[in-house]
Amino acid sequence: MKREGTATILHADLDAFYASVEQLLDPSLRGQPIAVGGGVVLAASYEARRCGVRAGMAGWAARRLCPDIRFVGGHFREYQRLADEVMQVFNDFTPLLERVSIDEAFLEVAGAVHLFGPPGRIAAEIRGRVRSEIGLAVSVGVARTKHLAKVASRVAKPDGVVVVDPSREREFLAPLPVGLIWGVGPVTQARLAGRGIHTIGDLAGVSSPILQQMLGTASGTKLASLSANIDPRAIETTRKAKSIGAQAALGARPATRAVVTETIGYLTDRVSGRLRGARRAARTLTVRVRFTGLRSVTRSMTLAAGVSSTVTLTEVAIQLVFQALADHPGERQITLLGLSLSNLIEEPPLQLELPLALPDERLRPGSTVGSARWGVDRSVDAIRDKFGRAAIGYATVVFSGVDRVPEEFRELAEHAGP
DNA sequence: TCTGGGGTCCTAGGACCC
DNA sequence: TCTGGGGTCCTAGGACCC
Repeated sequence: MKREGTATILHADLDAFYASVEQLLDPSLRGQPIAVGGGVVLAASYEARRCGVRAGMAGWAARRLCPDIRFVGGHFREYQRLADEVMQVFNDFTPLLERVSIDEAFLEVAGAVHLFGPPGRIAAEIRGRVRSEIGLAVSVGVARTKHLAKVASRVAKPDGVVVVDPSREREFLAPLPVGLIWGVGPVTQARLAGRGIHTIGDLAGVSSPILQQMLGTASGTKLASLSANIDPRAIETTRKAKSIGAQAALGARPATRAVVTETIGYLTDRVSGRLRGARRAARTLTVRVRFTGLRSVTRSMTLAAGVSSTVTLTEVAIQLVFQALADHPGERQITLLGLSLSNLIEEPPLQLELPLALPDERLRPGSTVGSARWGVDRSVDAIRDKFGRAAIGYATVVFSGVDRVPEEFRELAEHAGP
């Protein structure tokens, strides 16, 4: 069956990125099973993966599987630098580049074929340049849609290229496990397996209504259209963040006012700086409190106006945490606090010229700059309406010592997303 | 001996409005 | 005098991705 369109979308994905960079920087690590991280495996080399080590695994579990494994401290700034260089190489072939994370991107090369040849040749060219100029392996999938290109690059790993001819999409997909589909994780996979669906070919035999019934409307519809190779997503060269957040794992600490105040102060300080830096304000705050045993709850609140003031955000967040704690009186210890800002709006034009992002604002708790007071006061009113007048106090924005995560990693994670 | 940090998207129930 | 339907927004939780 002939399909419309040609395969001009590339998905390029660096192989075992963090681990490969470590091996690039220190030749004695090459060919060795290594992991980046400590308590948790952030990335594992292919040698370590052969023993079953996977990203996200606890450090002790990785050592049990692979006694020879070496844990290396991450050179996070190097990851960022090298990944940026790789993206520059991509950019030499097309400006239609969508960076999905630190180490992968989609490229639309339809307009590049007259300069560089067919997409398969461009893929080879890109791989060659990244290998010779930067020293890293990148796998590339080439297909008619983003979804297919992404599946193809996974099949191409490690260090390979796979081109999916538009006339042979079905036969390419049919034998592959459903887990290769973007968005199908362990839970969905298990649910499908319960109905005897293991491969994408199996999926193609199931009707959309049945899938919707099994997985919910959105997932069901999506899977049905993907297995029919319909994927309307275009390359998006710019994307605006829909939320901004931060979290801090605490080990296990008592759920006291001091711990909450200190941690939230630290988190808001980070997050609101980024918020103002992006010239945005947030209407919705969500806090996450995790207790021992990985039980976690969230509490959120939507304000009448967007807020970007550190002090206001801190006050609201602290109230929300205490609300969560009050709802769970049995929990004596907290292991993580998180803060996320969403419902992001552009800062009103009126405020753009005001020095909202200056450190001054943070250094003067309770004071606001010019007409920014307008937004802040309204929000404070909303809180007082909800929690009473006494709800609002001052927080100290000092975070003492419990932050075990390197600052560079946080910065990296902040930049890693779309 | 249960493990990091940053995100996106979806679902379900309830409040509220017309 | 207590009954319909539709839409939007908010809240809490969860799956998933890198």
